[in-house]
Amino acid sequence: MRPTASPAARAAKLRAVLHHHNYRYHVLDDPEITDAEFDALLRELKDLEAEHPDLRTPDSPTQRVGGTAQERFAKVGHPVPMLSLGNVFDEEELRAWHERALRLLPQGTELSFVVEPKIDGLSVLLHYEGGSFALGATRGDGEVGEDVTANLRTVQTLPLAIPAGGGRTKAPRRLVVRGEVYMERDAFTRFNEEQLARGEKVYANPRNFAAGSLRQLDPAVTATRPLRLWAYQVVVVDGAELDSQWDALDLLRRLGFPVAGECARLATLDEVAAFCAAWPERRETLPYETDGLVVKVDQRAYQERLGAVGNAPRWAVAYKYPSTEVVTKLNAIGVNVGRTGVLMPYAELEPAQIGGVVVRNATLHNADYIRERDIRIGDSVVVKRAGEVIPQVLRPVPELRTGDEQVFELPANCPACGEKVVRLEDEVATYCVNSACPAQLVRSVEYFVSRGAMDIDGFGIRQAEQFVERGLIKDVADIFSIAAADLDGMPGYQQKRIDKLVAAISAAKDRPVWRVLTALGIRGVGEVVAQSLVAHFGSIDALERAVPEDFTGITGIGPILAGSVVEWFSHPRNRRIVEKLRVAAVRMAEEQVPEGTAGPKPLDGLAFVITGTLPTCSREQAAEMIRGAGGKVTGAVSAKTSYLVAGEAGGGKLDKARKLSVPVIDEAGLLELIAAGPPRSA
DNA sequence: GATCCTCGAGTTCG
DNA sequence: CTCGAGGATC
Repeated sequence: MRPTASPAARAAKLRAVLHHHNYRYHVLDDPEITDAEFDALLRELKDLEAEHPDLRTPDSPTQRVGGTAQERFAKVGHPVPMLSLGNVFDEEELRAWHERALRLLPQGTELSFVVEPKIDGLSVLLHYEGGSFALGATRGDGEVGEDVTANLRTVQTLPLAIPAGGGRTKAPRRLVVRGEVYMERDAFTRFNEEQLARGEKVYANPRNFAAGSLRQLDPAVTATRPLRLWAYQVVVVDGAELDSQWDALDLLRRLGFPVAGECARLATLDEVAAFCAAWPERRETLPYETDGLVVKVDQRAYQERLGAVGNAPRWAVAYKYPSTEVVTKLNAIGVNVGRTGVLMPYAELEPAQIGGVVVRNATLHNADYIRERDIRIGDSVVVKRAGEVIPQVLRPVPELRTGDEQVFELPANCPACGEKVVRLEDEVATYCVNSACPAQLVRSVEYFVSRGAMDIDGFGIRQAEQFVERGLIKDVADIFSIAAADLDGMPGYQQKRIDKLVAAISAAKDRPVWRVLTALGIRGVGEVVAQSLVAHFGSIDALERAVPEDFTGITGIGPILAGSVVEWFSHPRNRRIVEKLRVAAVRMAEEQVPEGTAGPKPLDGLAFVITGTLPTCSREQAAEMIRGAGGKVTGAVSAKTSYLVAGEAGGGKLDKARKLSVPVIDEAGLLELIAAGPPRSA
């Protein structure tokens, strides 16, 4: 994000915002933004202060560890400040951290490392006197925390007396351990479901839940919460010499503390980097949430020499994974016109890295979407690209507003043709109703030639734009009158390419009728509906003559769809298109009448879904084979699906098919089915 | 009239 | 992939 304000103003703004969210998070346990968003803002401030050291103030959020201690619990001073960690986000930054550390140590020093999962929970400090649990405190602001001893006693995995669990190591006279209180994902989900059933407050995530549970004033309530503990650091110990972090973890284990099994001791930074690279897969398999890894210098002697800078130790660093949510600037809102004439606002974003790709645009769907979220032009916005691919603008960060933001309004006129737009009552969308709108024409042409419709090779949005602009295409039927001579001399079109395109267009005249019907772009008529219409009417001519009553009894076609079809054919402009297609010798009728003499087909009445990559043919070819044999091909697995045809790397559809016990077959199984027909089931 | 299911339409980047 | 509208079903 490139702030446009002066660095000083920006830093002040960031400080104020961060203070606010710090309080929400630490004191109220009710954050308004995610950790990733918070981290991003904090990072921006850190970078800014690094660039302009004079902007660093003593009260900057970068200069302290965390929130304020709450009044209602007794305050506890920590024996040593509970520090927080610096972050790195990729291997390069990890190596930079390593090199900085090496520069502070004698030439030739070789560091080894301990890597631990960074658990998303609540940091606590546990004091043991003479082998028994004496005091437990939250981190608070790093210097002073809250006494939550009574609540911590209810945590089942926390040893109240050490050694616990049959450990034979003698307990030190005094021991102070740092650990993380957390909650397993499953327990969290289960608890929230119960809360919902009781009509009580649900928690946003396991971390909030752990925090909220630990700060119950009544320990009896905490006792009902399935909290757990990982111990990961020895802060103070009497009578034991610990040479390394690994030894410390070993001591904790021997004393009966739970220590995460994923902790590893690694001899080189290369191994650390490899461990970090492999972690994203592994973290999925863990029963608890992690937001990264903690990389620590193993040798205690080097830890001491490295010391701390500000509030972060130099001997440890958090390796965090690139967030799937980032805050970036919404520079402008553009408006597209869709095939159906819908005006679609989209966000022009300050380019931002999200999950490995640079995102520049994101759809904003419609005016309601923008209004409900109060998204304004110039806002800092939260953009997500979760597990999916499509970026989404989630919400603005109103605290970062400068006052120059503009409320967005859809234009009253179509951005493409300038005609007045219409917003129908109780409809979300706003339409450009000009049937001659060039933007709609381009989109209609694009849809006509697309894979799901006429499937014309070498014809895409670029061609649609060019041909409409040159006046070659005034309606979709004109596609078939494009001749080689029209393309001659167009930049980028050599003879070979022209021949190919003209041949592809000509070949499309022989497409099955349902594709022609789909290509017309009648509202509500896609592949499946078009096929069922063709099966019933046999030809586009018959459909053109149909009245609403003719549609009754066709499964899947109700009054609305029937109305939509009849309405489409009632426009003279559309009838002209159909006539032009007929003149161009585009197929307008099924080869044989469907209820003809042809014998029953092997796949009659069966519904198929295709997923993944098939070994010898494309998905489209497989779909064609199925249709040829009388079967239906749909997009989503449901209870009505007869077979799922799965190739290499099938994803969610496979899971769903298993759940619904839909039989799964491969390409060979499909061929067999077509040859032999379905097995007669009892 | 309510509920469940299915299909269509639109979605970004490399 | 997700959302919402339309259709089927009870």
